[in-house]
Amino acid sequence: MLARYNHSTRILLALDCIVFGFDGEELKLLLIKRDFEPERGKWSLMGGFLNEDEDLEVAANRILYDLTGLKDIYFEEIKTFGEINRDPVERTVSVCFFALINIHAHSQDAAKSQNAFWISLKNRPELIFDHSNMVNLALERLRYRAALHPIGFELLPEKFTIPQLQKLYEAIYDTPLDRRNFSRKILSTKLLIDTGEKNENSATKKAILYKLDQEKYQRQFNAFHYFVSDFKV
Amino acid sequence: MLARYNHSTRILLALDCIVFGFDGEELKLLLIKRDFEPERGKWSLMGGFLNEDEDLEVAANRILYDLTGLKDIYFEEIKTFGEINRDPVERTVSVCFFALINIHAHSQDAAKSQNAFWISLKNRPELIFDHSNMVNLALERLRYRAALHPIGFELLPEKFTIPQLQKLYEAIYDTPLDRRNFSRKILSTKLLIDTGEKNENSATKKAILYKLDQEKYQRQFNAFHYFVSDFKV
DNA sequence: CCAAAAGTGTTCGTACTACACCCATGG
DNA sequence: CCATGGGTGTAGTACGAACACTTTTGG
Repeated sequence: MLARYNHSTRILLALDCIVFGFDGEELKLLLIKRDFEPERGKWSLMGGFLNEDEDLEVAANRILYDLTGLKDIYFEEIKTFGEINRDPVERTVSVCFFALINIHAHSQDAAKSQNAFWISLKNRPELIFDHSNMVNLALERLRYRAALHPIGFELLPEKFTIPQLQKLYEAIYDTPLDRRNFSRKILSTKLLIDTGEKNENSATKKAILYKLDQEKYQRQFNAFHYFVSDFKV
Repeated sequence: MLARYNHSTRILLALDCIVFGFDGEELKLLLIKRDFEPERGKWSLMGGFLNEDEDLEVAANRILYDLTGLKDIYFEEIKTFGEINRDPVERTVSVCFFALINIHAHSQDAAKSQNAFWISLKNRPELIFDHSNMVNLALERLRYRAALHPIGFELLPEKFTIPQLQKLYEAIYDTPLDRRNFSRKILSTKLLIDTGEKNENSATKKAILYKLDQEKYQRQFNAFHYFVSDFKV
């Protein structure tokens, strides 16, 4: 490629990623405590720059891998942030996306090497640049998508119980849900397979451990499911 | 801003726009017959490059204004396309969005100056680069969004009838809908105001002309409406 | 007065809501 | 044996789907 367009403006392109996790009680964000400039010591999202010889999607996977040690993470692009002064160092356009991971599966070492910590979404600190806006938008989008599509499972371990799933949805929407109706709604999707095992950690009645019917999950993913019907966007 | 990031790769950033219109019968795309290189003589989307001193959103509005002569057009970002070789001339990352306009309100002069034509969505030609992929994704997103939110109105004139709206939805989803149920569903949203006028163009019974309740439209926009319930994404 | 399009009604079934009851477990 | 949490059942309701009838209009 020797030819070039006759347009002078070439811009630094960044990617920023909101990583959601769920610890069984509340939603968490994987945030970076910056030990580098600019804004050393403050909190930020995990990000990086797009390389010359790199697909955008490959770059997103690279950044997620560096942060979590995981491959094949579920993620969705949210929006590209392109205000002139959003980055005080230099004009930077940032492609922003959110990722959902099983909080127990990620590599502690990878996170530690990035100086990353799980922070409660509700008590999150102010973030640098426009990163707080990105998180707000990501949460909005997560709520939107999780109301219609079975993406919540991405935040849980391979085997999980319906009460665990319900706690996740209650955390996402910050609202209590009816046990019986929730259970019926989830089971009616036929996306769950009874593993025959029970959750041995419980102190009372042990709940059934289910796993996702992966094939049906892939096939039905884009069908509307209405998991949270009284949810107003 | 004298400092710069220590990262060498700065990339040409483009914007590409899928403009949808509705002529009362079918969905149309506003496409460019290229009289410039590369790919002179072939069809493409309307696009442009992001300028140094320009917000991304401002650039999108600029491109839409150049093409249609309209301001305050409804548009949504779809995805940012960043494959290495998507543009044969030079590595270019493109922020892609779709816009909805009233096909009769746009400026013929503006379109003509861009060598733009309304092309039937169904019979659209092959487009350059990855523009056909962009159109496919835009249609998918339009269907997704229009099933849940009242964006369809953006394609109609200020005053319109319910049968017109139905034809629009039938065009979007390429499927017939029941008159009676559709009418009830639309009216139940309370988003329409009876103007008291009738559609004088009709050869038979004249339909009531409605207009959008703009205030309620803004307020309820993000609430789910389920306009097309049997729609599978 | 007739064909075509527009407005309104009715019935049926499904699915959601708001409830109550029973079972399993560990202390 | 009891407190806690998990699984299942049921009645009422609301909404969507599938249907028919009446009204308006121009030719």
